[in-house]
Amino acid sequence: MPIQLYNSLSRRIEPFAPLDPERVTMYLCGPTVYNYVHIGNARGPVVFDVLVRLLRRRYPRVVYARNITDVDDKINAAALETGAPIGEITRRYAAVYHQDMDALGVAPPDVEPYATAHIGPIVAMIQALIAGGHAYAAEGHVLFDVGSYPDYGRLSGRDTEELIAGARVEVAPYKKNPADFVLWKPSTPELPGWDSPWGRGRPGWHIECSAMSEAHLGETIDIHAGGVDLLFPHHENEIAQSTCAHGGKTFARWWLHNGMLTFGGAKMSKSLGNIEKVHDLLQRHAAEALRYALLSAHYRQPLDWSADLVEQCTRTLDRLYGTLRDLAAVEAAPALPADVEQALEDDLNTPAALAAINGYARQARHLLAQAAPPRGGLAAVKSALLGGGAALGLLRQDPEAWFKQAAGNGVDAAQVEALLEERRAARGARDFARADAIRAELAAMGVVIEDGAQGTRWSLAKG
RNA sequence: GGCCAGGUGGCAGAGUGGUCAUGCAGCGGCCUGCAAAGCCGUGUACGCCGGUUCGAUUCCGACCCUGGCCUCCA
Repeated sequence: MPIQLYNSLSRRIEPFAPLDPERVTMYLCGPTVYNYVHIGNARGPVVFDVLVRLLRRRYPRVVYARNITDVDDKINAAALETGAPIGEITRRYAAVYHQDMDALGVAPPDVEPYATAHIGPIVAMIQALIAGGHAYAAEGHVLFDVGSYPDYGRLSGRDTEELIAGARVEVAPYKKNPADFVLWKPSTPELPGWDSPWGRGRPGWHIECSAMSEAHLGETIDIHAGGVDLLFPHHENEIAQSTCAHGGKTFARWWLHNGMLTFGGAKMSKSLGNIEKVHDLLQRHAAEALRYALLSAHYRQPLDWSADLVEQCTRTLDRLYGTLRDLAAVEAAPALPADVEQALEDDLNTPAALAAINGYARQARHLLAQAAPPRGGLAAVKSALLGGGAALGLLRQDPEAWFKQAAGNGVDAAQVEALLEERRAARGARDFARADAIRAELAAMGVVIEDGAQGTRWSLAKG
C-alpha cells in the first residue's frame, strides 16, 4: 500500500510518491531558540518523527531537515532582557531543545541547518527575487512583492485582494502592498547583522526556510511540514519566495500540518501563558508517557493537554510494559505487524496503531493466563509488540527500567530489597501484620509491590 | 466578519451506510493470607432538527456549540 497523506495544498488525502524514489526529501520548521519549548512545540517533531521512521522503511534514502532559527527579534529581546549575549542564548536553548527532543524519543534529523550559517544563500535568494521582479528594496528593507505572484494565497485559501484590503497590521509606509512581507531588514549597530547589498541587516523570518531548504534538499522537495498555525503567513510566504526564486518550479509537493495542542480550553501558547514546558513535564512524568500522549490523537486533530491525559497514558504504558515484563523470558525479535503499518500508512493514524498494539498486549496476557502458554504464540505477540512499538518510537526500554523509573524519586534499591527480604521472612512465619506494615512503609516511599509465584517484585509509583 | 477543522459512551480517542475500535476509570466474578497485577464478564456512545435510504453516528441541508488561522506562534 502506498502511504496516504493529507496534503494541505489540495485539502485531500493523496497517495504519496516522492519525485525521486531513491531519495525522499522532507523539511520541518524547527524552533526559534530563545527559551524552553513547550509540549505543544513538541507535537510536530514527535508525529513527524513517526512519519520519517515510516518513510525510512519504504525508501532507500530519506533526507530529513529540521532547522534551528537562531536569528530573530525575540532572541534579541531575550538578550536585552537577560543581558546575556545572543550567541549564548541561542547555544543554550538549542542544547536544551536537543535534550528535550532526545528525551521524547525524537531521532535527530539528517540535517539541522542554522539560519545564521546560511546568510549567503539567503542573500543570494533575495537577489534572485529582486532580479526576477518579485522583490524590491525600500529604506534599507527588502520586501517581497505579493502582487507579482498570482498564486499567493493558494495554500491558505486566501484572496490576495482581501489580504491587501483587510490588513489589520499597521502598514509600513515603504510597502507597495500591505500584504508585502520583509525578506531583509536593517540592523542597528547593537543588533546582529550582516553586510549585504542593502546595507548591514538581517533576514526576515520566512526567507531562511526557503534558503535552507534549497541549500540542503534542492529546489523542489517532497514534504514540508509544520504546525497548522504556520500555514499562514509563514508557509504561504515560503511558497511565494521559493517558487518565484526558482522560476515557477514547485517548492514542496506535500504540505503537512499538525493540529494544535490546547491547554485549559485554548491553544497552548507562550503569549497566552498557558504552557507546559517539556523541561518541566519531564520532572514530573515519564518521558515516554509524554510521547504516548502526543501520539494518542490523530496528528491533524486538536489535542487537549491535561495532567489526566498523561496519567492515563502512564497507566496504559504500565500495562504494556507489564505485559513485556511477563514476556521477559520469551525470545523474540521485533517484527512490525501489518495492522500497525497499515494504520500509519493511512495518514499517520497513530491512535489506530496504538489500538492495534494494545490488541497484541491483550493477546499476550490472554495466552499468559493459560496453564501452558504456547511458546510460539508468545514469541509472535512479543515480536508484534516490540515491532509495533518501535514504529511509534515506544516500548523500547527494558520493562524493569520502566517500572523502576520515577522522576525525581531518590529511592534506595538496596533498602527496598532489604525491606522485601524482611517482609518475605515475616510472611513465611505467617506474621501478616508485620508484612503489611512493611508494605505500608514501602508505599510511603513510593514503592508499589506485587506478590507473585516467583516472589515479590516492586516498582516506583509514577506521578 | 472571511477561511479552516471539529462536536462519539464517566474521561481520552479511532472509525464505519446495516456484527467488535482501543485505552483509562467504574461495577460483578476468579485468583490472593490480604493487597496488587492479571484473567473472565459488564455499559440503550455517536450535538440538535429535517432530508435521502429498506436502514444513518456514518451521505445532504439548516441550526447550535467548540477550537484554529486572518498579528508573533508548533
